[in-house]
Amino acid sequence: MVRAGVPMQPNQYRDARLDKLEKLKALGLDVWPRKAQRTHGLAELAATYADAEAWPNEKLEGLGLSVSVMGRVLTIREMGKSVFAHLTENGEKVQAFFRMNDMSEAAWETLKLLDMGDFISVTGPLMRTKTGELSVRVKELQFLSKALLPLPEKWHGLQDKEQRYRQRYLDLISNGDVLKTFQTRSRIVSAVRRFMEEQGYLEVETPMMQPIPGGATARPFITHHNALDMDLYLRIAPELYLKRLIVGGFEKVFEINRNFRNEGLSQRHNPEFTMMEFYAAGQDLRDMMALTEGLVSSLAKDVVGSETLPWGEQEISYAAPFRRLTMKDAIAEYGHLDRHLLEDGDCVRTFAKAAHIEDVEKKTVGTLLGDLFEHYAEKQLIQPTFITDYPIELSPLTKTLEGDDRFVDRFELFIGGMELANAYSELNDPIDQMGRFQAQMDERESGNDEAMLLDQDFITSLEHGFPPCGGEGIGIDRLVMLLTNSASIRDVILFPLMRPHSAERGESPAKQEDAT
RNA sequence: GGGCCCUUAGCUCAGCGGUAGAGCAGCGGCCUUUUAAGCCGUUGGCCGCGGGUUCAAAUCCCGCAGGGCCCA
Repeated sequence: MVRAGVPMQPNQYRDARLDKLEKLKALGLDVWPRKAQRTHGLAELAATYADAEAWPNEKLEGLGLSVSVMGRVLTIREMGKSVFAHLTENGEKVQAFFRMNDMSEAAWETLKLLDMGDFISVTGPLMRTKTGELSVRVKELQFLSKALLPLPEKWHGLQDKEQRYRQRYLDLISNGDVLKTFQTRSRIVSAVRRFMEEQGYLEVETPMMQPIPGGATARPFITHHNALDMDLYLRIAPELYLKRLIVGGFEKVFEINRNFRNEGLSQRHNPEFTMMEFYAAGQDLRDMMALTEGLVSSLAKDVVGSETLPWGEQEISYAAPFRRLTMKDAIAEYGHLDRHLLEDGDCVRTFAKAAHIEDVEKKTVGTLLGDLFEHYAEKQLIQPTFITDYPIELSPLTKTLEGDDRFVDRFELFIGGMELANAYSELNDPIDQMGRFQAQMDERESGNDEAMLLDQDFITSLEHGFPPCGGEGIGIDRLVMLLTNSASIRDVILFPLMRPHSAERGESPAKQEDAT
């Protein structure tokens, strides 16, 4: 737990460190220097001389090389007239070896004012200790930043989840895997961009503040623009804007950015989350499938290092091709239901009641199929599986299947029991699209406040001509969860949404008097 | 939204009606190749917050706050 104001309250740790800070100042040292003395990055140094056989102690000492590296002090082992400390930077560790005989008397005195958590720079020759650990034999010590507060416990790290999320920096410092996970996230996002660019896609940016929130079914966040005196919505999806770009002549576009959905939090949901959406003129669902398999399997192999990765107690194979299953086949298989009976609306209703789905009488057969799928199949789809042939009611922006206009040419990709991606052969008939919006408006009338809103300007853009087009969204946070074996979305979002403590919670900004 | 669980020292955790504890960290000693260094000594607490029950509450009951897990 984090109590309001703790860091400012005097405590024995802070007081002791303030005292040391004063002593350093009294010695005439610049305690907050403007620049660190460094000749090498710590990681670079560790990597270059990691090999103990290629770089035995004699060879290292023989180099006649004096290095300066900076890092945060993680541990200190005092042994009278010699001291060992581990410095860390960017997840790498290098040991500093301080020996009274190696240092000036003044430098040795300042060493007594060193605490765990401080940033320092050490200068001296490289060496290897008796046990073979690469170390800097310190001749000079420069203080770069004095930590006034103590680090979490060095062995167990920071365990309290609440504090880990609220003070992520402490989590990153003291739990090594956490830093690694977020470094992997960066590499994944960067590899995704590279992959898309190699496929000829251009990255674009479209509005995050929209007058009509479209492209998905979800409750939006509302905000207000003062000068224009109009309400705006944080986007729930960029879809309708990216499609306008296809109308405008872009062949292939993608966007990686945040979407906002005003819904509950869970292990798989954060109100703001990162999505990649992309559209390719002239393509259809099959092309989207091929691209998705290529992307996901190459990320597993090239970024993480294997096409088979652990997922909790299980293993997931990311080798292409992924399994393909229609929604009805998935319901039949995982619900152990007779596949033929799913063609019969009354039977579907009976199954839905048996599965304790709510408001069965009010819902259409297509909606119930979606519910049954969620109920029976979704969580069990651990290995990558494309689910196809979605009911039209659930898919207002998708072309129907050839020869069956109750279903649409859409897939969702499930991995680890989670929806990872959602793709369509995009509906490009403006008349049909208008009808679908009408149906959504009717839904909304009858109380479904997640039904889509009519975006007339989007319809107008379609009327100017929208080519056949494949489109898809991939949830980046969930992708990172899968590739880093993280059970919660909060473990792959640096600063997940948290409710403030009541003591810290002021008046809601939205309710405050307008300061302008 | 419903259910279950958690909140004790800076951190990791015991204690579950009868004097608030341990390890790490801190402080003071010893120790010139340590690896969670070791050894000796020692400081540190609104036991999340507010009510109640009781001779007595960290412990039992109720409410509130924050968090976690499961279900919808």
